[in-house]
Amino acid sequence: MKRRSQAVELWLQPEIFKALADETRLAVLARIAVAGRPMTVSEIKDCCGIHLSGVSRHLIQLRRAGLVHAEKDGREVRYRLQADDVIALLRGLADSLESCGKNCCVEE
Amino acid sequence: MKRRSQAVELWLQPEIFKALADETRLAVLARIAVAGRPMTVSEIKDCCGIHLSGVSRHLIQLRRAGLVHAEKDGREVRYRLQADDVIALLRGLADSLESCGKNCCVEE
DNA sequence: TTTAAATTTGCATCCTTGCGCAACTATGCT
DNA sequence: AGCATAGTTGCGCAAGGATGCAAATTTAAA
Repeated sequence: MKRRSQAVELWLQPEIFKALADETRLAVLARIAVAGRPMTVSEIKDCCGIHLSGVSRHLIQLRRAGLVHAEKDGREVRYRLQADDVIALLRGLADSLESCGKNCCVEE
Repeated sequence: MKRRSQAVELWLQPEIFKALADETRLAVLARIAVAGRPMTVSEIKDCCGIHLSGVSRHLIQLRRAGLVHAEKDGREVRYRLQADDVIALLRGLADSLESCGKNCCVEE
């Protein structure tokens, strides 16, 4: 044994959590997820009560965090979820937390 | 089908992500996880280069988010991971993201 | 009781972040 | 070319958050 911290170091970067730590950004993500298709900034704007420029900024932030992907189409930009990396991160984090609970934190 | 957004509404609360969106707090969590046992504030302090009072504040924040549990023991307070809820949240989030990717976002 | 140690809290400061507004860029339409 | 539409960016402001220091609180020890 003695294998406790194998994955703990991986989640020391707060970037993705910072991207998720805002109500408006979560609403934006949920909007895209519920729509089930790539959406333009103007379409997404309706899900949250803020100015279009703010929505644009939030989407850029989500893109930098790897949570969405932007695709330019004429003068529109369509954003779609890019969830694979995030899913892997979340599952890995859950697994390492679980193994910590089972392998370390219980045995005194 | 048409079942797309079954769990999307669940993660509209940014509280837990806010708690995780700070490098120092992640270091604190990792410190407790790696130690594999409840730790006092003074012990945890060594993992991050900030003042003890700041560590205390971060731990209180993590406790309010449900990420750790505090147990008073004499004049010390021992903090331990309270990971079950977080694991469930992370897995649920991963699942709902995955189903969104499979059921909606692909089919254009 | 007096003293010391562990933790929390009040206060001031500094830095970050979300926001609206206006200007700018890029693209399509007539 | 001229104009309209979609989106991004610069700027300033206000709110929030992280930090250190010092005081307060709680509890153990002498």
